[in-house]
Amino acid sequence: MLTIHEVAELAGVSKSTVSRVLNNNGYVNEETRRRIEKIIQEHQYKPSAAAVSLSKQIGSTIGVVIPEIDNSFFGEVLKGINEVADQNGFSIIYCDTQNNGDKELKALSALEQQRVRGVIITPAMGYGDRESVDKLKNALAKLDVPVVIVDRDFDYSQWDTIYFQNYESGYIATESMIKAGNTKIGIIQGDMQLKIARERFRGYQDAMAANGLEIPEQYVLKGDFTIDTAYALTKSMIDSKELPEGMVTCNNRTSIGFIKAMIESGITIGSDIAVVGIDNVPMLDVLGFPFSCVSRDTIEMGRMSMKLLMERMNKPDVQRSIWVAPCRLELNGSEKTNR
Amino acid sequence: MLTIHEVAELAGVSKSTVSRVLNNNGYVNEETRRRIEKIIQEHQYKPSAAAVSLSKQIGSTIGVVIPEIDNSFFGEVLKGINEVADQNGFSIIYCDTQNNGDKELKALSALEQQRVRGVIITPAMGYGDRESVDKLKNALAKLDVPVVIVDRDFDYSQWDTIYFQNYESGYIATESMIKAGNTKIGIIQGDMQLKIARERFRGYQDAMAANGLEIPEQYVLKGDFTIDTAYALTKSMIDSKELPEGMVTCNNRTSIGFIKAMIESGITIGSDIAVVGIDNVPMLDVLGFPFSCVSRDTIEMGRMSMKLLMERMNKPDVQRSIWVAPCRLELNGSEKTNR
DNA sequence: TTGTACGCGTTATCAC
DNA sequence: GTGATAACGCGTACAA
Repeated sequence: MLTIHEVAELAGVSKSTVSRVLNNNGYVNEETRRRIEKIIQEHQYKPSAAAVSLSKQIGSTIGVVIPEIDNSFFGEVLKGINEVADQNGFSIIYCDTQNNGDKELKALSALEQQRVRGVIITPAMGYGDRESVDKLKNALAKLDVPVVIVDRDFDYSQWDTIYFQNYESGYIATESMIKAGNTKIGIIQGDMQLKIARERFRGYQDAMAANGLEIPEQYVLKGDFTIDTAYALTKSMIDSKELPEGMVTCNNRTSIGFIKAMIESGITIGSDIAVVGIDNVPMLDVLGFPFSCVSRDTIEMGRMSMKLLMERMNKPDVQRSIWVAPCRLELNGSEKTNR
Repeated sequence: MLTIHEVAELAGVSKSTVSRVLNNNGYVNEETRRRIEKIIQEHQYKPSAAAVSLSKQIGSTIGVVIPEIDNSFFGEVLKGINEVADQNGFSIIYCDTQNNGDKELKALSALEQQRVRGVIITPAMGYGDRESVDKLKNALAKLDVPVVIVDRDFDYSQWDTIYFQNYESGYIATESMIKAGNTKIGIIQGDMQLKIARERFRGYQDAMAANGLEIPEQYVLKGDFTIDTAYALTKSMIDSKELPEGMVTCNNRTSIGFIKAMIESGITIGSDIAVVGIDNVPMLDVLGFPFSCVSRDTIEMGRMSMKLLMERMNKPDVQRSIWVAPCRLELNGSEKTNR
């Protein structure tokens, strides 16, 4: 791997001149420019990113911190981020936190060492207690670079944020089942320590109230956004022999756990019981399985988060901006019952 | 963000001394060491990765090049890579090629600029023609760092490779349906320009032959590893009114397309027709949908690829090593028919 | 046990 | 138009 100095020697000029053609600034004779460009071409010379960022005092990598890449939601977000980053010459340093707060802090520390230009992060779960939240906030603040929070907002945050119409999605999901003729509607909550879970639940509550319906307390199940918990809760609801007419499931994992339990028990969704989930579950519509949901364009969320980050890098001082991704009701039959 | 020099000033020593405690080499007085460590602690000082790698002439990042991160297979591989990389202080620069050869070459060029320490790559598809393959090979060779090829091998490759028991998986999938009593067994091939597709097909052929069965040519469908093609092929097979007893589907996408078509047409898998896929399809067993397959431990494949890469970094000159991930037959009922 | 001086590959500020 | 030269933040012989 040759250096700018060697390129200069080959061209019979000094490295300053090579640097000029490289960065396309300053005057340089048309002929010598061509000579240098030819050599660069032939040897496929590429300036060392490390040296450039050291000299320029500014890098070209960003950090992306994600809790679980094997969740298709985050896979799609990452895809969107990658698309825009690519177009703009940024490299992505990827960190998986496995939903673990400690790993998250370590990841941020690593990104700090890498002197990334900005960070896109979906905070790990379990930031219920004030102390953990503060640790994360401090770590982010200490980075001293633009940060975009994706999907999971926390209160009193200072950073650009991109999230979903959480309240609305809870409301719409509930409402769609009411319109389909159901009245006894329950919900499997998400982790209520997270704001997104509380917002979705509030949407559910308001939709019920707006339609003059009572909330059946025994069908308000305390989930945590995982498959296993949703499965267990649904199972024991089934065991109690008394089912609601419909249920709202608060994210894709929850929907999966719920559906699994129902199928196992031979209860037909869209007939014996209705369900409308928040988040799409890609495999289901591929299989033609009836599943209505409130979905969002995740890839676009990824693209948008990278765009936000870049805007912030350009204008560090403008007010915090929040982008709320619209939700979209997709009815596929599971919002109904035949009872 | 302070520099080593400032840390040194605060401690009243020279930067060499700070460097010594940082890297834990050379003698340094116990007391001054403590003093320096305290300051490092207090200010959360972290050496700049760029400066370190420039000075040491060796970096601590690796590149991971993946064709489609929203395919759960690659999500899991990345998870495994991340796990091991994390434990060993490597940062991951992530590149998505979207199965596009040009983007792949650009990604490699970016990684070259980043002076990554090594590359783990699953080549994009479509490398059928000799020319494209050579371009990729040249790009990899020019990187001049350790490379590990994951999942998609090509002939006459010189790099460490991790792949799947492709031949065996085709054989076992076919055999399991024969054992279940089926004789007229077809297959939806993968992209036959890829070695993995050819190997899997060869396994199918041999299993049929070993059991004295003829290959029903009309049920050898020319797929390409995508959902859409598999779906279309299956549809037109259904339209022809004559179904085989069983089908082998050559990867997860193919299985999905096949299943979708079958469900749409009201044909019950595991009863009207048998199928055994190569690759697991996570959502299916969660839903309790009968689907037998030959699966592999993808996360482990990820871990292993990172381990191979590290070994190669330590011993550049030992012979090329190939790790073949074992396959595992998982029978869930879809290998049978009731006809 | 510690400090000085140089080099890593690049950009940028000056002179020329 | 071009070329020295000094940074950038760090590691490391070598000298003290």
